[in-house]
Parts: sequence; C-alpha cells; structure tokens
Amino acid sequence: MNRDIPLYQRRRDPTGSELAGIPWLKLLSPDEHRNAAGHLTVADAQSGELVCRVGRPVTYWFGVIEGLLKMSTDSADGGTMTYAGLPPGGWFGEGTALKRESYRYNIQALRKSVVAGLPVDTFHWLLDHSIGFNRFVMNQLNERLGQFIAAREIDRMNNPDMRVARSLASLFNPVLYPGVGEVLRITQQELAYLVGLSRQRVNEALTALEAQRMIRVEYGGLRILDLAALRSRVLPPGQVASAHG
DNA sequence: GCATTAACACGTA
DNA sequence: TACGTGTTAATGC
Repeated sequence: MNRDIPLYQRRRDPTGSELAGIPWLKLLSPDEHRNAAGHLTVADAQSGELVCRVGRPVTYWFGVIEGLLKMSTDSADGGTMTYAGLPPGGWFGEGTALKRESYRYNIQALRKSVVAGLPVDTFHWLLDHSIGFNRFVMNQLNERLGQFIAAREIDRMNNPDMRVARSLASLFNPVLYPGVGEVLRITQQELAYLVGLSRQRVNEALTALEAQRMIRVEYGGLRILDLAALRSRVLPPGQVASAHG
C-alpha cells in the first residue's frame, strides 16, 4: 500500500499504548515527558524495509515498538553480516546520535514492525535536562557492551544448540528489550537468519532446549522458562568445547 | 559426522 | 489462502 513512499514520510503520532511501551518515558519529569512525547513519531515498517542505512546522517534515535528488526552491515565479500536482532522495547543508535554522526549499521525490518523515532535534537535536549534519561542511556550502553562481549563468545562456539541458546538469552534480555516479556514473537526462520544456521538445525536446537525445560516452542514464537539456564548453557556431557582464546 | 538445501505434508492465523 | 512448523532425503565439507 505504501511501498513507494519512504518510511520517514509515513510518520504518524504514537498511540497511547505505543507510548506506554517506551521504557524511558516513565523516567522523565512531567515537563520532560511532555517535550519528549511531543516530538516522538512512529512509522509502520513493512517486512524487509530499511529503517536506517549506513552512511546516512543521523536523524532519529530509534526504538522498536512492535515486530523485529536486525542490525547488520554489508561485508566486503558481498554478503551481509548480522550483529543483533532487535525485539520490542529495544532502543538503538544512541552512540551515533550522541556524536551526531552518520549511521554505522543498516537496520532492517525482518517482519512488519512499528518503529519509533526521537529526533536527535530532542535526544540531546533530554541529555541536557534529565538525570533519569541519562541514567537510562548509560545503563543501555553498559548492558549492550555486555551483550556484544557475549556475542563474540557465541561466534566462537561451534555447538549449534549453544549458539541458539545464547542468542535467545540475548533476545530475552529484559533490560535492553523490556517489551518482549515472557513470549518472544519470532519465527524459526528469522531466528535462523540471526544465529546463522539453517531453519532445520534451529528447529532441532529448539526442540532440545524445550526438552531441557529452558523454553517452550509455540506457534510463531518462544516462551522463556529459564533465562539463567539459557545464558549459562553448558555443553552436554561427552562433548568438548572448542572455543579458542 | 554434521550441517545445509530442497521438498513435502500438515496445522494455524 | 498464506504462512510457520516438523520431518525426510540428497548433497557437501
């Protein structure tokens, strides 16, 4: 329907329930809240649509209201390298917004999603006025640093079940993605793209994790049963870890 | 041996 | 109907 109109030209005002799903709004004072909410816009991204592109000057600090995005870059060999999946409640691009530089990643919708944007000037205004907002951003940066360290760990694991477990633990991170809750809406194909495995192998891994009561596989999504176990997933007996330092 | 692609039947939104 | 899931068979490193 809106296929030919760029995402930024399809902005609209956020609904009440969309505003309610923005975690940092509740940390603001009434006047800060008013200013922020007044500048927030949202847009509906279709599956496959780019939210922001490498090299474009920063315009917004983005958040996921609904759906699923992926963060990636195009690598030299023509393929794409995916760094993270972004489920509901996730906010990203603050590093770029802070420096007022250009985006360093492509952000693409893996499925129909609702994306929120806070203009970079309003972002800076909040940094200048709100302690609560500063705390949120600092917490956000810290948490994600931990997640990227974990991502390097995941990349060095050759056991697919472990890779799936740890990737799921990242997606279920309640600090970075408070909109996810108990059930993560993700298809096994989407998860396969994020983890870098085939859908069939992901399906096998999910079945194994379900057998160990860490998750429950549901139609179009996954229910978290034991986040700590997913995070600390150890190799089954008899297998040797081959993560090299 | 293990993961991948291709292909299929089946169930669900 | 279109999509997501679970499974099998053939292929490749």
